[in-house]
Amino acid sequence: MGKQSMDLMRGTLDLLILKILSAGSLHGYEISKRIREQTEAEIFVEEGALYPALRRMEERNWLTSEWGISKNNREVKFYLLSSEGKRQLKEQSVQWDRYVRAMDRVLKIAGSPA
Amino acid sequence: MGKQSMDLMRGTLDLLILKILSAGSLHGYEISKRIREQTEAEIFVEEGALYPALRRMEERNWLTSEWGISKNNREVKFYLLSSEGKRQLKEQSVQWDRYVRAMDRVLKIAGSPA
DNA sequence: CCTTATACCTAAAAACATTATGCATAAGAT
DNA sequence: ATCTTATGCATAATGTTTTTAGGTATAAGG
Repeated sequence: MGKQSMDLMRGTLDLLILKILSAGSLHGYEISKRIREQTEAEIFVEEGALYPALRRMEERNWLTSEWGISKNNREVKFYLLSSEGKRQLKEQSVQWDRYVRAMDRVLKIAGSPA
Repeated sequence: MGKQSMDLMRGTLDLLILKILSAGSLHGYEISKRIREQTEAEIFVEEGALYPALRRMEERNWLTSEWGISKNNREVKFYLLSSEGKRQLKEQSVQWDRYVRAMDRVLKIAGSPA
């Protein structure tokens, strides 16, 4: 039994969080659930990765946060995209696309004959 | 002036090396040149990442190596894909595809209205 | 002889992820 | 009443990989 979801690739967590938050503010636990759901459990974010990432991004002023009450009636911290966060989302999306295309160029070239 | 090539995404260097070597044995310096060329300089592998990666992969028996003479008449170490390496190439290619598709599912969902 | 490209390597530091914990409460089940 | 599960935040220790920065050496062309 291998694990069903892969290790996070460097840099992709920030992009995922930025994108998820572009639809509206959410709290951490909900962000991680959305990532799991929207990727059909392909990508699962450990809490030990999620919360430090949110702090990092807030420090960099990509996000702002405020405490509030969740739908489940719990005290939670909501994160909101800042304008710098929106800029980052755009930039990192472009970079991700470029990276994928670059990988494709290598992977699509014929390798060793069977 | 930003740098023109991106940071490597975790895990993708191994896949790139495996793929490049699937066309035939090459030495380290040549591998890094091919990655640069085939990605049109989008991905540049630092030597400090390249050589440790080759050693790791050899330790894991994905590659074998032997010293030889390059086209430039230099003593170089040639790396060759092992059968386990071929297996890894297949597996990691599939994983990469799945990861890209998972990212796409998130990134393609409409975000915040302009 | 000087410079450039080629070619290998490693150590220190930074960055990020995993694993393992810990704490706390709402809600539903027994 | 109490147990369990899901929710929700957080950090510390560890591990892996990458960047940065340095070192060594030779072939070839000017």
